Amino acid sequence: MSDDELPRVLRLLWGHEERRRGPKPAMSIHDIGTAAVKIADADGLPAVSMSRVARDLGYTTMSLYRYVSSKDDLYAVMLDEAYGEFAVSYPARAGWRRRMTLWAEAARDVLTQHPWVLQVPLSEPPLSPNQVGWMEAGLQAFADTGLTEQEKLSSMLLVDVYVRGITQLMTYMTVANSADGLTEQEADQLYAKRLDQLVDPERYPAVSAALGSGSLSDDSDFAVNEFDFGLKGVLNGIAALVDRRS
Amino acid sequence: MSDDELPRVLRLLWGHEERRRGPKPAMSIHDIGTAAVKIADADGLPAVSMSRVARDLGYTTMSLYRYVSSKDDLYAVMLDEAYGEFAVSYPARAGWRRRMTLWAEAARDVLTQHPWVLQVPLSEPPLSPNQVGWMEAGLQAFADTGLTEQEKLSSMLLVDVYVRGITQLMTYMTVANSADGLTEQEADQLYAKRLDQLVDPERYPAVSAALGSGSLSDDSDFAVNEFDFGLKGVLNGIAALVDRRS
DNA sequence: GGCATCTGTCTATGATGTAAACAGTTTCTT
DNA sequence: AAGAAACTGTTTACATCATAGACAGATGCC
Repeated sequence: MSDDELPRVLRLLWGHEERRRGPKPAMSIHDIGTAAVKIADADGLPAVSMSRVARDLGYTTMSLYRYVSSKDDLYAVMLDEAYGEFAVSYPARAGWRRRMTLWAEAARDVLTQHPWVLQVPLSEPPLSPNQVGWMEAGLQAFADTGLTEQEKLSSMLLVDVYVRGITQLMTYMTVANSADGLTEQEADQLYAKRLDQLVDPERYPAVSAALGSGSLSDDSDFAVNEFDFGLKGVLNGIAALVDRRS
Repeated sequence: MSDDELPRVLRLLWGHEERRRGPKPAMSIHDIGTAAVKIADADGLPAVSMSRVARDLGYTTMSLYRYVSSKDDLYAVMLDEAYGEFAVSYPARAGWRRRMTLWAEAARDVLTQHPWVLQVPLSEPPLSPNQVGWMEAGLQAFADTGLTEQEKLSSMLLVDVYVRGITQLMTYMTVANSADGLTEQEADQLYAKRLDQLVDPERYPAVSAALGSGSLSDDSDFAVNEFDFGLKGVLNGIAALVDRRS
């Protein structure tokens, strides 16, 4: 298990860095991740630039490149930081369904608190410690199901996909457009109004009906039940597989 | 239904542009969309820049801004172009389940053919003609279900979320990393190898087990059945709701 | 003590998205 | 018919970005 070929970031993230010669590093990837996450939380992902992160830390732009070899690396660090350690412990007698629900809700909470996570352009599979930790927890949820490893993996990814998608949808409907100085309500209403301007009821009867019902301009209680509703469906799909295997 | 307050792009996309004074436009948003999509298909989304699109069309960078007021607008045009008109017609006697399956498969096909769609940073809700057309088709699938408009919308979005997520997962596992001159197989193996380097079997038993089973380095037949598997689960979730309403 | 190796910094480069001013073209008004 | 008004694509300009390369100083090993 030599670290030789591993990218620098990974060695730093996993704490595999050995004694080195030169001056002691003044910051850590952890510092960098914290600073970057803070910026993204406050001003959105586009506000995260190498120079901004460095400035907030009190160093020059290029200093970051001693820890991170590219902006993609920075993104990876940010994700690791945003997810943090998977801190939920499954109740002793909980079945896979309950465990997976807890996992999904924890993931949802992360995404709700850091909506920019869904905008991070992914270019590599997750290899950071916390990401692997979440993966471990997700797979453990299926420990006693009799599923094959491949099936456990697929099932976990399915739930992950669902959580990401539904959260994206929800934050997208509430947070996204409020950057232009619009409240979410105003943004919703503007959307509905424009749809109304554009959509011919004869050609788009179903959209018109939805529009007329106010479903589009009123998102009350949408977010609340939507998550559980869909998750139940997804878990049912997995349950079919589990039953077949046992 | 005046177009007064509508952004230019929308008027152009919907063909609501009236007679104007100056010289006749030399290109159309359609041309721009086609060019941009071609670039994204060939070289990926990051390759799509204002200058590149303009150059490919034979004009200067700034000329695009006569049609599109920002890069976000360009993205909207690209999405409209990529989705195209929803061309599937539901069989006469098909139930909502069959209709929604057709819709989902059509959406999957679009995403498979234009993987970059999932990387487009969304900043506004969909208002382009083709997007609305897909929305209409999706809502129509639930026409005779007795669901409320809100529920139809939620159900459609749920399926959409699923399709986007699962497709992202699949293309992400096969296409993404092949940019660095790695085949997908090589990328998978590199990933598995690095995980193996980093993951302590005692601390990450489930990940280790998955790794040991080869599930991570061998993605054969993953894509094939995965889509239907998950979609069935999602539709079952919706079916529960439909049954309750009828 | 000297050398290799690391640190953060400085300077430089090419690419990007977009604002502003411009000259030419078409249509509308008179 | 003539001029004004509105639009076209172009040119020039700028701030910001990610990142490459060279540098002087710091630290640990021989």
